[in-house]
Amino acid sequence: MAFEEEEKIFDDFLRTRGLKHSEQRRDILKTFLETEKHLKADELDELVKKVNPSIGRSTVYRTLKLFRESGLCRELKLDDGTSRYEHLYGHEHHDHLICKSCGNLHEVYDHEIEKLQENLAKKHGFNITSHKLVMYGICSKCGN
Amino acid sequence: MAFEEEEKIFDDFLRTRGLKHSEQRRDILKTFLETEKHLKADELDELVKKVNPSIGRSTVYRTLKLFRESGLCRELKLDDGTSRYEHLYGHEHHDHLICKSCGNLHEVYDHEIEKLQENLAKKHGFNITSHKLVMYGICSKCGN
DNA sequence: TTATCTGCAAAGCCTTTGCACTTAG
DNA sequence: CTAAGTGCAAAGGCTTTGCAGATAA
Repeated sequence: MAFEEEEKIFDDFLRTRGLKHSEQRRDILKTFLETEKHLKADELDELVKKVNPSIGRSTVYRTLKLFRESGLCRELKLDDGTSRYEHLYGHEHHDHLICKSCGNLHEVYDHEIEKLQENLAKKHGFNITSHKLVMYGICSKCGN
Repeated sequence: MAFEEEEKIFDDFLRTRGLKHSEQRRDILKTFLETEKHLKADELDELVKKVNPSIGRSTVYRTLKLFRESGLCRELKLDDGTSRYEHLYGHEHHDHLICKSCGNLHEVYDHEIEKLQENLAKKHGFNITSHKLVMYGICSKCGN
């Protein structure tokens, strides 16, 4: 329940940009940080409304955009066309493994793969800045 | 300019499903096959209209869906929220390298990475069925 | 005070759908 | 003949935006 670092990041971000603090932004940030899940915008909106029903959906969208810009989260676009937001601070880089049957989403990491990607990109004259690897499959619970 | 195989695939697909041939479907398929590029739906629509201006956008969307179902193409969702369609038949599996500066899209492949993905998934009890790897960076023309 | 925020409703974007008509088989 | 296809306009789903009033600094 201690999110000092994240709060400080957002705080600094707002100050640096000359933006303001507000009850809405505080509520949305708190709700977002407390939910260690890959949320969709409207799921976050729903949770936020439980805390403060008067907050509008546009404010959630606008605030989510600030979170992205501040580096607190990033947007993950899935193949079904929906976007989810995942926490970034204190989370090592990882890729995703998604069960096509139950929809479960796992975070995975393989250092070898990362390195090979670097090399592959270099071979093509690219300076890689980021990447996205999503693997779809059937998890052990659902499968076989 | 010879797309017999692709045309046969689509032909068989339609017949198997009890669907019909039509001038529109022929025109759209021909236009799609002749354009070896990752097109967006509305770009294809535009090209198709040059051949046959009376074809409606909904028909393009509906036909693109058939192409996907027949295995002729697949949808590629990029981070900017747009979808592009890429040819599948006669194209080996590959991943993508996209230049953040000029938007150029390269198809790349690395067998090692593929294998490691398999292993990584297995380690987590997943049976991988597909994956999507997109790397973003700066290409040699734009970079440094 | 005044630039930024906010909620609402409206507008945007891309894609899908309902409908009445047309057409392939 | 009749199931399937088509174009159009309308509707969807998600996200952004314009605006007038509210508020942080």
